[in-house]
Amino acid sequence: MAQNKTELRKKKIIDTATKVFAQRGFNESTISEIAREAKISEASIYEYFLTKEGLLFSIPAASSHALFDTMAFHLKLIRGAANKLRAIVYLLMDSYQKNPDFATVLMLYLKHNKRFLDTEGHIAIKSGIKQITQVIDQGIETGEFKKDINPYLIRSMILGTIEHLVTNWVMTGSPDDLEQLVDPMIDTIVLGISNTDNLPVHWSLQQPVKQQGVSNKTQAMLDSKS
Amino acid sequence: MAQNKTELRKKKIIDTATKVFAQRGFNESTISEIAREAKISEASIYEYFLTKEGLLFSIPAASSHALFDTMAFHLKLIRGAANKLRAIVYLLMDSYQKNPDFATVLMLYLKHNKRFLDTEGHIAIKSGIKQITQVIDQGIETGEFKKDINPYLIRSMILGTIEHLVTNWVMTGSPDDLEQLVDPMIDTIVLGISNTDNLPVHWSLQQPVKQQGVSNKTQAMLDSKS
Amino acid sequence: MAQNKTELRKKKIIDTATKVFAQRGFNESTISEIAREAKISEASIYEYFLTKEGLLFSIPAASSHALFDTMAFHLKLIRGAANKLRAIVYLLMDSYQKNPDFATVLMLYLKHNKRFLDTEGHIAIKSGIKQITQVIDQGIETGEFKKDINPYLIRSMILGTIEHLVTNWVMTGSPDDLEQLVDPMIDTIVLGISNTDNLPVHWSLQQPVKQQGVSNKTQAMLDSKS
Amino acid sequence: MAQNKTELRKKKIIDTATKVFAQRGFNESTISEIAREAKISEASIYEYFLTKEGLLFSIPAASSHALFDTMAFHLKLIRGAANKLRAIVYLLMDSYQKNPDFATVLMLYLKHNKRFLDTEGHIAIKSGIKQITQVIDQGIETGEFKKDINPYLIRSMILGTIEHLVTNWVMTGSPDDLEQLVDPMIDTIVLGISNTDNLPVHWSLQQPVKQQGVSNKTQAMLDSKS
DNA sequence: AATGAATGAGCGTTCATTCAT
DNA sequence: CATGAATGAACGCTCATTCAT
Repeated sequence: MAQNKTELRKKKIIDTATKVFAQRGFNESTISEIAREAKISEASIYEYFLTKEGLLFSIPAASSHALFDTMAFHLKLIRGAANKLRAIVYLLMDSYQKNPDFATVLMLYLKHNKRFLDTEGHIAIKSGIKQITQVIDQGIETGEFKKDINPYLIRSMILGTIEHLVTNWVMTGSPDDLEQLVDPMIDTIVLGISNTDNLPVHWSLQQPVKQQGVSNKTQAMLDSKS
Repeated sequence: MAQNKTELRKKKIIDTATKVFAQRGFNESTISEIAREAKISEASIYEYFLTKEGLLFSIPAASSHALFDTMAFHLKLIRGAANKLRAIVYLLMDSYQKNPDFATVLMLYLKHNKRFLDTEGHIAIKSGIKQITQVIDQGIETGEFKKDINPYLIRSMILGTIEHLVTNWVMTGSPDDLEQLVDPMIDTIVLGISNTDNLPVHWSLQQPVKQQGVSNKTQAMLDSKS
Repeated sequence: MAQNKTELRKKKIIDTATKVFAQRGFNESTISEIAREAKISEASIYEYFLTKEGLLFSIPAASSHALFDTMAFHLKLIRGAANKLRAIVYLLMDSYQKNPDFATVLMLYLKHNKRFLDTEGHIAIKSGIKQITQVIDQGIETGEFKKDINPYLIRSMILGTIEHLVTNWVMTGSPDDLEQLVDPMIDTIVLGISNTDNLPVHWSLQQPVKQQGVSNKTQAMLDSKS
Repeated sequence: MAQNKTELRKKKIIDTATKVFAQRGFNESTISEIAREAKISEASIYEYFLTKEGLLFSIPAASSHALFDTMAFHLKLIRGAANKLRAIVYLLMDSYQKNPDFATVLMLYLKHNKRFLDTEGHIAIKSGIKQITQVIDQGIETGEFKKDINPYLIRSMILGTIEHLVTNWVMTGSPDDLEQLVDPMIDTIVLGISNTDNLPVHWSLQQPVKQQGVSNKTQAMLDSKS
């Protein structure tokens, strides 16, 4: 939190770059434009970042760490794999919705870039994503989820749905509200993977219908978030 | 099928561009390189396409039409919304897996490009995607799917999962086989959205577990594809 | 006058090129645009003209010959060097005013082009200009003009003034009427070069003031023009 | 006079461009050639000028201001509209003769370019030209010139003659000496527009014949020029 | 004679990046 | 540290011109 002048300048550059990349597109943005908006010289940007693409790749590092730390913190407080998945998706969606420029950069210019794969920023994201897999694995272990599901597939379904929705949102502006899709999405997947052997039928099949109640619960789980 | 010399040259350019864009990346590719590989002059490329980006946007038009026509044809032969969804996803995955360069261009350079939205190629894709929504709507109408599901969300889950899996595949090479994920994915979603009121419980909950059988059936449905 | 099909096509190209060059500027015009407007293929233009610049240089040939023939014809009918100069300038101005596109091409793209100097079109113009020098020389010989004037300078004054006025006209549209400047211009020059020894003072100094009369006379001289 | 490094580089570019444009022609010149001759990178040229044509249009700005300031200075020292006109023409001719490359660029590539009309460089020239009109107007007011002359026409005659002579000179090299044409030219025009009512006949008609003396006087008037 | 199709050759312009101060 | 100034290295695109039919 306490940041010296250098860190503040670096943050200023990253924030400005996020905004400019999101508005103009990465290739259409110029270092000159970022420098102008950040009121910092072009040369100074190269004091902090080696290349323009390096600057792009630096964008997720800071915020991702914070997000995934928050995520890890919340997951400890929640019981049940399904509920944890719900929290994860909610946190991600909430984060994207509150940082549309960041979401734009992430969805349009970072994912889909092969060179980003080897990056510190991507490693941070991967470690965050790992939490999803862990929750799914836990769900299987505890018998909450079926034994024969493919955790990689389920994780891909969750991430893919999020990415598709958020990408659509940053590109076209619709739907207005991403978060209201969280519960039906999680309900559908959880219903599809839940173990029916040790669950009362009425829960797995009917509970999700009462979406409003679930949504309130979701909200409650996250109210402690800063 | 019968194409005159001009059409053949155009196709040659598009095919070469697809390959080059996929291998090098769109921005890293040069018209000069495409011209060299296609053994056509740079100027000739501009006879057929207005700009480099215009060439990129022209890539999906032809093949997408063919794919979605095939899709529409098959859907007529299949009964049941769930089976139709399975066929759609299988066809898409199969198409991507058989055309990795096209899949790469589509996933990495076309989707996520705002300017592509207004393009003829994108309109073709949208009309194809509409078939997914129609199938979901039909499933709801016939009572096969629950009444309170959000078709837009379900479609987004299907497309998002596909996009995520294919993107991962073109970027990292894994998983080797995309098609083996089709059935578990569809099973999970179908299970999550199926109407339990008018379906024997044993079908909706247990049938999907026998993945191999379903997969064979799926394969059988598509064996007639040219 | 009687022209075969080939000559008609050639004329069509020249006329179209004159229009396009005048409207767009020579460098900004393309052979493609001329071909489109003339409804003739680009390749055909190269059947008639070796290069784009060759086409430009061909523009004055035809019309200049006609103009200077008309000029020579009229000069035979007119007595007095001053009157002949007046007729020459009037004919030129009249020709430019009636063919603004040709005037534009001549003033903006032909004069001032060094390569035009060696051209048949320029030779035609030079032979026409020679008539001005001849008239001035005659005026000196007959004692109508002073002996110590520099014919080259006087010719340059006449041509320079015309060029300046016409250039301004084609570039800015003003003045509306070029011809009304002919008489005052000629009067000024003639007054400046007339021999005062053998002319009654009242003529050289006061006659020109009655511009209207002179103008009528000028008009009368030219009424025979087709 | 005191110029920092940036101004010196800019001047270097303009001077080199003037030379290259004059020698090769504007369209035939390349930025690359100018950069090579000026020993400056191509990119640096674009630091100072937005486009190649912008560089062309920047050429007259500096030198024109200097010339027209000098002109205004001298005009204050000279009595009589005729003498002032003589000084103006002499200064212009002198300037062109001493800067043949600049004269070439001005005559062949700037005048006759419609886009130059809206340029700062053209505005500078227009304000300089206005001095000619003012002198003519003064001559009319003081009774030195006739009341019924058209100042716009007289100005056009002066400018047109200069332009024609200088254009011929830069294109063909002849005549060698432009300045010796100044006096006969001015004499002719002045004689053509002078008011004969209040001038002794011997002055207006015979004085100009002694060209050498006038020329010396003209020279004397201008000897103070820096 | 006429042209649709193809291209060679070139050029202005951009911008990420570096360096001297 | 910070930056103004400078540039190397490309590349998309245009268009006059040619050629096969």
